[in-house]
Amino acid sequence: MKHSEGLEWAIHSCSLLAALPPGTCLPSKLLAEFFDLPEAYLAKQMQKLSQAGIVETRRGPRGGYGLARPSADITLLQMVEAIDGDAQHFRCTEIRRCGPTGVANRHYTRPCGIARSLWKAEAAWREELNKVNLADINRMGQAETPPEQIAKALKWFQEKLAGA
Amino acid sequence: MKHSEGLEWAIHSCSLLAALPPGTCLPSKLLAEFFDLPEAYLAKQMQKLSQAGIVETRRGPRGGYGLARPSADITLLQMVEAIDGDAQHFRCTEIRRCGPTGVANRHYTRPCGIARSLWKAEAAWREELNKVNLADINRMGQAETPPEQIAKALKWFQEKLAGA
DNA sequence: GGGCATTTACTCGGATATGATGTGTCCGAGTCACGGGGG
DNA sequence: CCCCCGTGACTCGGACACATCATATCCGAGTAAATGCCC
Repeated sequence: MKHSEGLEWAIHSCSLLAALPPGTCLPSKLLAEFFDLPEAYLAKQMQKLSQAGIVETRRGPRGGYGLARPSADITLLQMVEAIDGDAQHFRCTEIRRCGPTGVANRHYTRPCGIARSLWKAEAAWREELNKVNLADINRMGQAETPPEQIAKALKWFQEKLAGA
Repeated sequence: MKHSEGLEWAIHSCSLLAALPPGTCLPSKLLAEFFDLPEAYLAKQMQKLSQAGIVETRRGPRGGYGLARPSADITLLQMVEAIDGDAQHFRCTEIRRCGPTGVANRHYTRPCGIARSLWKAEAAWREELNKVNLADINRMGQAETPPEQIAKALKWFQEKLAGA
């Protein structure tokens, strides 16, 4: 019961794309270098985001990944589900119906209380994630990032994108 | 990002113990037969519950597992954490500090907004699980279980416990 | 008949295999930019 | 000088190994009951 390692990378990458001018494309090579991450595996995460329709891809020179929608239209839940899957965390196998005391299926009308309780908690979790969008995350990031780093990052991207 | 298979078994087992007279001890063999589950692996789940202090064990003949506390004092969250662990689902590795644009650690005061948002959702999930206790689950179970099964189960346990 | 030591059967607990899933990597398909040649 | 075509380099995407953790199982340690023996 834990999130995959790449989730953090994917969200930070999206946040970075949201912070740059709209329409900016960043290749996985630059993203990986910026965060000091393994390029190939980060690309796999971006691929998942692409399949989920969160980012768009451009191949060839000057290509890369860019947000497919305005950052306000991308929720945290969508990113989490893109990386970790959108399946229910709890899978009820209805063991109450099994064993020597089980009775015919038609006698069970609704999911058992255990499943309902766990699913309710999951719903609360999803709801909380759905309240936050990428624009919010970007705002928080801008506010809490040290000014020194913002200046450094801006300069770094200018050099990298111009020099290419 | 999913719960382990044994979580369902563990909770159902606890619910069953809560439904029987207080102080009842059930060995893993009976539990496994009742739910039609592999005995050895179910025992492993019960072991986790025991280590978490949710159930008590008695070895030897007439031994087994029994609730360590009144069912109203055992929350769903405690059972889930006993089986799946109580670690945070999201582990922030602070990649924002890495890479060529990172600055000295002292400039970062609080966790980044991404981690805070994910942790907040986790907190909502835990809170929801903490609202439900084993007595609630037992009540729901009593209400939704077909009367035929309740009668069958009662008879089954009487025979098994008496015949032993 | 009562009490005690011994045996016996039963139970949990941790150490031990196996399989699935997440982690990490690589190379080919596709695409755009650039450069050279022709009009 | 402008346009077009061929070339080349760059990028993503899925196929391919590896590691880790969940799944599944087994046998030994420990315990309480039952038994048989002695008083």
